[in-house]
Amino acid sequence: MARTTMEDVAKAAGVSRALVSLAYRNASGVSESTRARILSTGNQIGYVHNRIAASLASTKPASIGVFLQDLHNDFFADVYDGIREIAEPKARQLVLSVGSRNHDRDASSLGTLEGAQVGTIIAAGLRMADSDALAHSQRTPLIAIARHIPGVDSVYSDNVFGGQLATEHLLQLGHRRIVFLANPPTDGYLGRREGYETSMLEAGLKPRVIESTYARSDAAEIATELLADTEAPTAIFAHNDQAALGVLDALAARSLVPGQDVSVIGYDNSSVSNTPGTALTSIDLHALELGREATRLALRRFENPDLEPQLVTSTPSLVLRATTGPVST
Amino acid sequence: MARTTMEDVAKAAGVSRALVSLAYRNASGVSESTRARILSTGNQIGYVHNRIAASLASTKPASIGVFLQDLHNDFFADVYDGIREIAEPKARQLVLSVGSRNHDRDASSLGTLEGAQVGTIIAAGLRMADSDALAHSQRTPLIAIARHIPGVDSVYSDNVFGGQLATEHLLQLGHRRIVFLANPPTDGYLGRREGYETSMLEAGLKPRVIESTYARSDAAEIATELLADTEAPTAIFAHNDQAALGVLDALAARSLVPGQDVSVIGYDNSSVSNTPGTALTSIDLHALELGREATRLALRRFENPDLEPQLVTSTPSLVLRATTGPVST
DNA sequence: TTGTAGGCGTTATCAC
DNA sequence: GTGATAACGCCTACAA
Repeated sequence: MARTTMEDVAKAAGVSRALVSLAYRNASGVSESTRARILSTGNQIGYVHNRIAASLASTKPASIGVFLQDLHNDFFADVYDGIREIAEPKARQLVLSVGSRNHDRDASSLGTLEGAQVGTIIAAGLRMADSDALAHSQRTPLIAIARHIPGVDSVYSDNVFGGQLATEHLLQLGHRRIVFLANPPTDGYLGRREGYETSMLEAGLKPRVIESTYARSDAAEIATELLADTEAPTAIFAHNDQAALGVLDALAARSLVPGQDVSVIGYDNSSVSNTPGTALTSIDLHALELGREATRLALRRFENPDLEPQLVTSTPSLVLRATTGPVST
Repeated sequence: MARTTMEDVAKAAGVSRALVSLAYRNASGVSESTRARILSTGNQIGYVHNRIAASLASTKPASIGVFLQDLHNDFFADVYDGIREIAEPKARQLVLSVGSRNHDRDASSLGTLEGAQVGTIIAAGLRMADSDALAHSQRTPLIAIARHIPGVDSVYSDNVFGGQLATEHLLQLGHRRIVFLANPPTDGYLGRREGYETSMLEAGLKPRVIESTYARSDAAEIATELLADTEAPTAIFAHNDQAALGVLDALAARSLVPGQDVSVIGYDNSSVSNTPGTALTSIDLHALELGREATRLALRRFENPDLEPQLVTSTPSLVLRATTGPVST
């Protein structure tokens, strides 16, 4: 059976095909009553608006591409909620693309979105160099979330400040041997590390940075080694909540109590960090708001593609929970 | 500037447009060397294969639609991983659609996928009546995950068995006042409740079912009321992990220790349940495998659309953690 | 391998 | 509001 088309709807409703088209786009030029009639008869004969054909024929792209690094990280779910909240009322279709475990494939994820002819791409957690992202944005406008890419629309969260916030919180609790579990250096969130180092140096302490990944298990392994050390840290600052959970795993395995024996602070304030029993102290990125702002930027760029690169800055805040406490004597 | 098309690539590479088309679909009829040459020149002049146009022109749909109920629930992320694992090597593009907070909109989520002209839809966590899902599957083949819809391809997990598994675990620990925090009756996962009731009746006990939602906060509220009761339950079986977390929230607020003061068991064995400190006892649905099987069904249906409705059954298992323990005297 | 003709289901435009 | 026609960028089929 051939798919039912607008032609069929037009015949069934006794109107022209052009009118059906207008009705389904709820464009002006159709009276509300006939619009309703058309849609209902379309519904009856089982017609669904073919977005593929529509998108091909339309001169201007209508959809927004969304890249999310990882579906297992609640932070990105929050971001998505924020995006949807703004995009939906504007009838902008969202096309999703999810990152893979290995960084290199983020580029092909963006390629998928380009292939879907999205007008703009909102990218949360993109793991590629600034220069590559910039190159991509030349083809399809990009909007970076939680990161500032020069020349690219960015909804930035002040990572340096966040890094300082976390570090100074630990310093005030009396910690001196504070380790930073760093994110991979490719990902553009280097500010967190910078903030950590700045605060440590200002306090006259020597920073100790150990590189980790996004995998919780990797963080757990590293933490296990750290804790076995004679110079074991009294506090660990993880580059994100996922990694912090890994650290907590390691503590649990040694029956150490977070916040008492060792302090742990994460970054993102994702929902898991608020799990009862976990109660992870974290830096709140305000993910929802980041998503909203990015979408507002995207809409603005639809209207005016030649706008200067936009920059929105958001300031993270400290969320105190149970995993940080005074240094144990 | 007009988008670069296959025409441009053909000119630049000095070949015919038809050959470029074959090259990008990596179909046969192009030698490996010229294929490589075409792709590289295409890359140089900034061409991206327009999937929209391709999909419109192609007679057979190539993409798989994926509906995920909730990005905040890690279970669905696991399912997605399983889907991708199978779909990617087959070069099947995945089109995602995420459910909204209110159930009624699941239908329109499916509509979005149909509009994208997917050949098949894998739906995880669909909240609609069997009859509605069946009607939908008439238009675009549907594959239901973790649920059996008569007449629709289903990768089913034995919910009745899972419900019994959870209940009997609690019974063996000596619990008698066991409450089931039920899922909304519309969602097709009623087997969990049925299993609970069966096991309770077999043990000569009176089932006590209280209806809840998918929201963690709702579960927390209900649990708070329950615990204040004079006939407070000694164990609570929640219809999924999200709801179980809500129960744990309620316990934490009253400084009750899960597994000691009150036992709590969830359902899904999502990654959060494995969070250190949470350690939620749960029923494992084997999400990853569910996703894999669903995708295998989808591929099979692409090959043979007239297949009888397929049914794959998977058996859940109990994962013991810290939130269940012997009834306190 | 090439070239060409035809079509996929819409949108865009214009005269009516 | 109606028709009719020309795109949109690609796939399909076929003849060369």
